[in-house]
Amino acid sequence: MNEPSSSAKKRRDRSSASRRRRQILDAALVVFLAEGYTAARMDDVAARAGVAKGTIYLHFTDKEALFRSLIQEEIGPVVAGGESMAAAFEGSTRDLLRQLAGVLQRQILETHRADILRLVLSEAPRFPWLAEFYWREVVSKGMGVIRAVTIRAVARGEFKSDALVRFPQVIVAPMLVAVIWKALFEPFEPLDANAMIETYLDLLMRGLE
Amino acid sequence: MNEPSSSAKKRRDRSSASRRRRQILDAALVVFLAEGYTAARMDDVAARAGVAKGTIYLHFTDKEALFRSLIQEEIGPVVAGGESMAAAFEGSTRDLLRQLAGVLQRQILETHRADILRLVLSEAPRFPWLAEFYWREVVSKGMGVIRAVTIRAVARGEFKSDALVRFPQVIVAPMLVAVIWKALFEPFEPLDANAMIETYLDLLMRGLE
Amino acid sequence: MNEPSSSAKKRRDRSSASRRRRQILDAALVVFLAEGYTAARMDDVAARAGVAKGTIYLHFTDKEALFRSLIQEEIGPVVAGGESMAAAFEGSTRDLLRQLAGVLQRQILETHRADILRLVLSEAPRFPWLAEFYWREVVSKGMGVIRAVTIRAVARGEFKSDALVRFPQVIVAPMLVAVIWKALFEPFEPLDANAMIETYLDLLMRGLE
Amino acid sequence: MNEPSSSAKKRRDRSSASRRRRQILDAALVVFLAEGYTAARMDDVAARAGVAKGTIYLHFTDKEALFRSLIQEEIGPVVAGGESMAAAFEGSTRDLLRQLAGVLQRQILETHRADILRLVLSEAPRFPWLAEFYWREVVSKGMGVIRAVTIRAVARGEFKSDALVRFPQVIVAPMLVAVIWKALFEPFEPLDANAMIETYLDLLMRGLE
DNA sequence: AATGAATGAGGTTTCATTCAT
DNA sequence: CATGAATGAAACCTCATTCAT
Repeated sequence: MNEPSSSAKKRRDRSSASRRRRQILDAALVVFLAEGYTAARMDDVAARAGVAKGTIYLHFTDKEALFRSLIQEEIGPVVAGGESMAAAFEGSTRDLLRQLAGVLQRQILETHRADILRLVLSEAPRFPWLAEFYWREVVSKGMGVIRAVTIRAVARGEFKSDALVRFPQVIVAPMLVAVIWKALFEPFEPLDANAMIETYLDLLMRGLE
Repeated sequence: MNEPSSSAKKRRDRSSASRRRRQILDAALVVFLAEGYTAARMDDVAARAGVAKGTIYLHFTDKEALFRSLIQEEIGPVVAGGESMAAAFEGSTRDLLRQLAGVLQRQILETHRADILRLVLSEAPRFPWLAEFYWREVVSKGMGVIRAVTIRAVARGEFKSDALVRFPQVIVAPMLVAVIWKALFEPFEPLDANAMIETYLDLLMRGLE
Repeated sequence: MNEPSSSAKKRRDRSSASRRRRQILDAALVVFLAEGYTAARMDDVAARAGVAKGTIYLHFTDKEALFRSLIQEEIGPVVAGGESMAAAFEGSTRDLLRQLAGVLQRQILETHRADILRLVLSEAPRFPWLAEFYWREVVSKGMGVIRAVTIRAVARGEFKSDALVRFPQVIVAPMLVAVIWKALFEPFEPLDANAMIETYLDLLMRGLE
Repeated sequence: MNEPSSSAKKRRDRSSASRRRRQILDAALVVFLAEGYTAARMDDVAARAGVAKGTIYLHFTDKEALFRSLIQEEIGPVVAGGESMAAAFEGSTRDLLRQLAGVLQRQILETHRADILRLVLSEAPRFPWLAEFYWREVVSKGMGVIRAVTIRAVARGEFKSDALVRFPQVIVAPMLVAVIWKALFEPFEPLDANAMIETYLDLLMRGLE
């Protein structure tokens, strides 16, 4: 048994393998975003990841599996964070919604996840599992949190209108606008997304209360 | 060489040619939407249009030219309509905005143009001219109308806040949400887009006035 | 309707299409024989057929479909010929078997079909349908004819031994040897296949009668 | 650097090395037979041999060298055995041929070597050295033995016909049939190879004498 | 010696585009 | 004008071989 200790080797292998995996996923996100799923070339993903073409296939079955992993592993626990924050929150609903919006901004607008969202918007029609997955993991949960919060606010008399109970989508609308604007129109007219969202929330609160 | 009278023939040809063109554009929209630009196959466009593959190339230089024509010819004069309506309008700004929203709903949500919008969202990163064109022809004009209307409303004292002057995007946010929701999540949870938009405008107005 | 008569066009198309098909099948047979199914490159088939790579796929779904067509369409009605000949034959069984052997020689040894047989021998382990198909279409029928003929010969008292009833394979054994010898060992020592087969039959008859 | 005594180590290494070699050759035979040379994957050979892919390359230069070794080392001394048996034999030629056939059955039909033969049949067109090697080591020697035996038998007046002198291939024909039948058609109709060969030899002898 | 992650040439297949009819 | 068979560049994926550990 004159080998390096097996555990050390395993650990190194593991970390090296997952580093490669990450390199490839990062590269894939960039390339898929720039080109779209179909036009993206595995060659380009490989080149950007700094690996050979074949290496990708050591980590992912095929192009679609790479895409799927990308989506599933990048979405992560944003919403869960929102759920527990809403449960634990002590102040006014107005403040809670502001906090939630802040979380979204930091967790989505300012990360990869905004890009993932755009990928989902673009590719969902071609991948039935994609819309389904995003609905299940993100959209339905997010809508649920907002509904719960606003139902409570109405019950407490904080909100006069039940608009957000019926249309929780309304809350995230400007977020969506911001994501798309940044991607398409920023070069023509920059947008201060944070300011827009804050302004929007102010209007909304005033309308609701 | 017994041909029909030349003028009759020309007329028939002209109309038959533009009918063909329209068939092809209609087919292309459907196929591009379902598959995305890259994955869409000219074969499928031809089949759906009921013409031979070669025929497409009698009307459009290549696949991208077909796409470009699709975008340019489908966008049409929605915004122009909005501009003149705003100029001519006599009532309150609240009513004007409602009217404009109604126009948008009828002219976009309930037509092809919602699909065009989704195509733009999906394909813009790959076609620099596309974002630029959409910005120039649609977005900047739309933002301009909203800004003009709200500036006037603020000047007249109808609106206390200048929020919409700084962020006219806010007005169209629910529209965007509706378009995307319909395309991706309708099977999971149907959305009454009209009701949502109306509710949204109500809230906003209350917040603004 | 100033077109060439539709039926003429159809006929030309049909014949041109099937000429292409034949070119490709002929080329495929040569390439598959020389390289084996897996090592054969579609590029080589195309080059030898004098068509572009893509053209093959207008006529055959994929490489395996090309192979399948090759097998199925080249095997044809040899055996059927044998069956009717055996039924109609008036002379001695000795003469009948000689005649049948002559047919085999001319229909197999001296045609493509010998090559097809070698393809079957080589590729059958990889393609379950292949052994099954060859068994059903060729081997079982051939064995059936030989059995029928020899059963009759035994009943008539022409043959004393029922060896061929139990092992009809014996009749075709030298055929198989000839096919393989020609393909592998001819350069080292030429073989007069016809003479061998005749000699073989003589020995056998003498042994049987 | 505390190593076991160098001689002990060498011996163990040697035997372990040749055990490895054998494992790999055995695995390669199975995989090459099932898939054919080209379609066989070194990965599969390694997996079946229970070694890592790289290990194969410690024992064989490349895939073809592995194949070559397989052929050369498995063919061994069957024919040589036949030669000496023929030289030493004291009885009738009829008995000698029977004995030889028995040896072939036991040494070929019932071992690996039948599989090797099928590999040769399948792969010879691609590997010029293969047909040449098999000719030199097996076929020409075998033909030589049969010729010598039958020339003697004719000279002694045991055989009236010189058929086997001119076509010694005839003797092995049913053997070949048996090998191929077992591989391809056994599932559809089982064949008692030994009985067939015995029956065949009986017929042949009667025809020859 | 042994390992197996990494490489990249090469194979199959697709599809935008052309052109003879 | 219209057709659709033909083309061939380019994409995905495999697998023999290498080499750092």
